[in-house]
Amino acid sequence: MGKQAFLPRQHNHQHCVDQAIEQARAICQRLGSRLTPQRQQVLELIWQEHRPVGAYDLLERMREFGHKAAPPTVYRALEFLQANGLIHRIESLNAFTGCPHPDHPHQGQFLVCTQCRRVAELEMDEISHQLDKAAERVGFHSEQQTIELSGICAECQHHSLQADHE
Amino acid sequence: MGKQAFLPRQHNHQHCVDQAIEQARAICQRLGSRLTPQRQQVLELIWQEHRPVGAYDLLERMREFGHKAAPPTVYRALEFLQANGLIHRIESLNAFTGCPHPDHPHQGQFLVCTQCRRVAELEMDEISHQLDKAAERVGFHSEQQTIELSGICAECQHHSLQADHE
DNA sequence: GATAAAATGTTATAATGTAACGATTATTTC
DNA sequence: GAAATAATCGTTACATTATAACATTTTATC
Repeated sequence: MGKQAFLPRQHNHQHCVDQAIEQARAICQRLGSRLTPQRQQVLELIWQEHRPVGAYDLLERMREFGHKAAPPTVYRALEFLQANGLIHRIESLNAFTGCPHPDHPHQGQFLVCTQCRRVAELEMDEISHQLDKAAERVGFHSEQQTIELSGICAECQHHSLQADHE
Repeated sequence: MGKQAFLPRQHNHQHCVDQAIEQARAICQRLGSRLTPQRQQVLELIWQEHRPVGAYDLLERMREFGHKAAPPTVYRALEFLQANGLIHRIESLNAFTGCPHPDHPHQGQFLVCTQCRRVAELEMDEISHQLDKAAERVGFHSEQQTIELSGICAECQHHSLQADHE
């Protein structure tokens, strides 16, 4: 979880997952909210991928792990994780992705590669503020921003073979 | 369709609809695409409201007008209207809204009032370019932006009674 | 340990969106 | 204008995403 927007395709991914869980634990402790085993599992499943995952994909994977879960189970966990700033919802995909810097409340901008389907999160407070200010100028008080750019990531531009989904 | 972001709640709304249809006709002529009666009806139904309308709402209204339409009918019309720049999809609402300046290709920013559910479209090319440039700096080539701010519009801030949905 | 609050299980259903294929209508070409 | 082609539309069925409602279990609090 370094400075790069998209991580290299090959990296120690278990490290990402572990670190995300570790951070989540700390954050929930601080917020006084409970990272139950189920919620943690959903977070782990989301972090297994550096790309957004749909609720029903998660559901299926939970079932593979023996949990005979129903949709509300997943949606409740997702709601909790979002409320605690641990994941983001990508509106243009109806899917969820792990937040790489959940330690502080923030408002990200998401780059969604249409080829490999990975997502990177930027945090450009300057742009975020500009948008809010522009809204205020027309009397609109902004409470939440949804900023998603879809396009082609650097690796896919270079490879430009067919999508290498793994 | 003036300079204001949100129009006053009371205004000659039929004028908006008529103007939108008139513009649509001109644009389709120029683009060589066919604004069939069905497509026009969907556009009109969308413009009846200054707030986003869901596909199934449109479907229901078409049925009220005697068209025994099925979902694909509406979705096809929506797809056409979007492709021709006449409407926008609001991702955070799964709904559609008329584009107030469809004469040129552009990339809008949407202000969505959570109280009255109206939407205003801004067109701040500067911010749009900044976002694209920031993405390019991390090697991402942006092709489409989704920018939606949800919050409270000026009128709702002032009235601040309960939501006045009509 | 009793009580209240939070989290989870369970069933059913709502809301949104698309695939596939045939029928019709418009456009082009001869 | 008739035949061929392309675009649009009708229709059925189904896929995907999300939530309501209520029962049960677990956890925290007193």
